[in-house]
Amino acid sequence: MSQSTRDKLIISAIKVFSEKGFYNTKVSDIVQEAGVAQGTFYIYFKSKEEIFLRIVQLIVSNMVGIIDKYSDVEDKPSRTIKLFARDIFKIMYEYKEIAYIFFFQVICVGSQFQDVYFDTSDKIKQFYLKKLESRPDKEILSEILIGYGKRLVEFGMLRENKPYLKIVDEFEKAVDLLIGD
Amino acid sequence: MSQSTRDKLIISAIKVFSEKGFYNTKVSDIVQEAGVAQGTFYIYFKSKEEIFLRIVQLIVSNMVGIIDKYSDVEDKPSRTIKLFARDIFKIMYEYKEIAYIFFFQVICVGSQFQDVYFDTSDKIKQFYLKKLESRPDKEILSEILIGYGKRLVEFGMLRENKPYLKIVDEFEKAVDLLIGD
Amino acid sequence: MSQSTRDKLIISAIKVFSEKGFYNTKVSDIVQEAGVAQGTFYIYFKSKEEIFLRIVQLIVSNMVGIIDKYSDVEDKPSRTIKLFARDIFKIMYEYKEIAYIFFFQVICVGSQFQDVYFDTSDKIKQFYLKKLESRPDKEILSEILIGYGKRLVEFGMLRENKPYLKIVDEFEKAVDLLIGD
Amino acid sequence: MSQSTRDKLIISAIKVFSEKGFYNTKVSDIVQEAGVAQGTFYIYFKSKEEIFLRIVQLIVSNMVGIIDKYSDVEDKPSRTIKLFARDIFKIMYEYKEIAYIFFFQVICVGSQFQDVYFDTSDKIKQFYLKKLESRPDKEILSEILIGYGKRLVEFGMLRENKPYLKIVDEFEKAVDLLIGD
DNA sequence: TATGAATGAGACTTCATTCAT
DNA sequence: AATGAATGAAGTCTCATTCAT
Repeated sequence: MSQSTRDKLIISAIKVFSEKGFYNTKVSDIVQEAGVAQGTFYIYFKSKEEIFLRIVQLIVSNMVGIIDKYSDVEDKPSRTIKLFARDIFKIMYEYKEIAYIFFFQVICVGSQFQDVYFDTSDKIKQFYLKKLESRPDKEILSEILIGYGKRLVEFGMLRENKPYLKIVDEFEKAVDLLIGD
Repeated sequence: MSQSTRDKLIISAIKVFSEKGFYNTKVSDIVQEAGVAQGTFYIYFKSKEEIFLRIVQLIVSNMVGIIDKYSDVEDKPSRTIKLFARDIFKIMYEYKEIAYIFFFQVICVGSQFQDVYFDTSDKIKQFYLKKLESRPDKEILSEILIGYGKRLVEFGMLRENKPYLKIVDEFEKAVDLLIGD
Repeated sequence: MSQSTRDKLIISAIKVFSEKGFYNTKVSDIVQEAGVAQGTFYIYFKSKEEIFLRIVQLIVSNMVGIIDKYSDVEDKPSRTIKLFARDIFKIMYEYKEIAYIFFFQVICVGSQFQDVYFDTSDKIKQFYLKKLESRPDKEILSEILIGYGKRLVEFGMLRENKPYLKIVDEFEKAVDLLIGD
Repeated sequence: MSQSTRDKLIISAIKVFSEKGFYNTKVSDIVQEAGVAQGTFYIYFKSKEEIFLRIVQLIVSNMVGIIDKYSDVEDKPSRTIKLFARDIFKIMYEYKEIAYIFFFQVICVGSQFQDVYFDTSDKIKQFYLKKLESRPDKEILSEILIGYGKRLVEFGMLRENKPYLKIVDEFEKAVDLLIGD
């Protein structure tokens, strides 16, 4: 079955947004990439903001799915956190372009998007806190893990193009260093 | 002596950029805030990009100054790093609006600005590496410190408005946790 | 079938350019005359320069067409030159506004346009030289014919609004005076 | 005695106008070339148009002077016309930049300037008519001489940079060819 | 659904001119 | 007379969005 027009637009938008950023992307770039007419865009999306939001929601819902998946796992915190991180990084690699958009574009495109960004980081923090709930230093550990995880994605993965396994390995080393259970 | 027109423009631009972001700021917003005519802007700056660059350079040169200040200090790494971080955080608080621009706008405004951003983070990393040079785990420690420091600024300071001392305290706790010398 | 928007713009631009000159014509004058929106102009032309160039090319290609038409005619030089000039003057009258633009605007709008102007006058000169090739004084005769032809258009036709037949008659008198074969 | 500021401005304006044309010349170009401040310009000239007019008048008054000089000379027409043309061409060479402005700029800068241009060409025509007054073909001869003279300046002198003597020689050949007395 | 020409508000930028010093 | 910073009107061009087909 062939791709729906809507999907073509989403895929094209991801490509162009990740290449040029939100503000330097024209609707005409997106439709050109998708091979449809200018007006067709507005059958599926109300505005440029809307398609951007849909794209952001794609990766956010994936991340939330992973959080949910590991939320109720009963295991050693370090092990769960490692598995969780593996999944998160995997998604990031799979949708690298969307990850780029999420990390490098979302915060500048209006405050409604900043909220999505910080809400998501908050969910991850709650996840870490829960996993580390027995530890007195859970607060700082969570913060460090988030900061480091974000650094690995933004810098290691998106900037320096390090391979997946390297990123995972580095994160796990940090978990061992910090949590050692 | 009264403020020069150029300074008025810089100060106004900082205010408006930090409130609305680069792309939602019009040159007309800046000149209105500064109380000068539209054309006056172009006497001092070639374009909106240029004034943005000048502003970014302001905070970058401050950060580089701090890096240089502590580069050749001979002391326990943890102590130097703490002092260094205090200064960095102080600057961030002092120029909170510019910090906002640096952390939340720079990466979205064209790749030349991304380069400035990553170059700066690189200089900080080199600083940490040098201070921790005797430790086998210096690489990961540096990365964690950078990630966490950035998290403290972006989230604690800029998003949640935590006070200076709290930020400093949290960072120092992390230093103790990670470096304990 | 109704006139295309592009044609409407070209026709309006010819009118406005010939009335106000290139530099005193605003794109907004052209679109107003054409009855379309400002943005529509830029769908068809990259800039004011471009539409000007297209207009200039219109008359230049007509002139070149006439040159080609008589280039290989084998007849008495004076007769061929007279027929050639009739055609040229006819075109000028038919597109008097474009002729105005060609003679009174082209040389002031940047050197690329000056080149078009002089290239065309050069083609005419080559034509005359070829027709007069058997004569020892062909060089000066060609120059005089060009100078006089131009004078007839610029002054007789465009400035003093002399009728077509008068212009033709005067040119033919000059041909008789100079070439008499 | 050093050049007055007004003269410096005129000289600079001639240079810049002849290089860039009227519309592409900024007042700031003129004052920069003259080494004076922007505001100084308006002490001496009401506007950019005014300085342009003054420059045009410089060459026009020179031409009128030459016309007057030979107006009442009683001699063979061909001889007087040749001497007259020599002087005209000499002035053109002496003030080549102004000649450039007169021939290539004046007609596009508003109709008041076109009038100056055509008035001058009219004066020359009246001169020729008077000199040739005894001839039945004086009308056409005058027109041809004007057309050819203009062609020599515009094309030979300004475009192809032919030397003065060549121009003079070519014009005199045409006089001999046409007037032979 | 799909098209793509048309729209027009609104941004950027230029530059002739003014004016306080 | 000279300065040069400041002005602001005016022009060019862009692009998200609409709409008749």
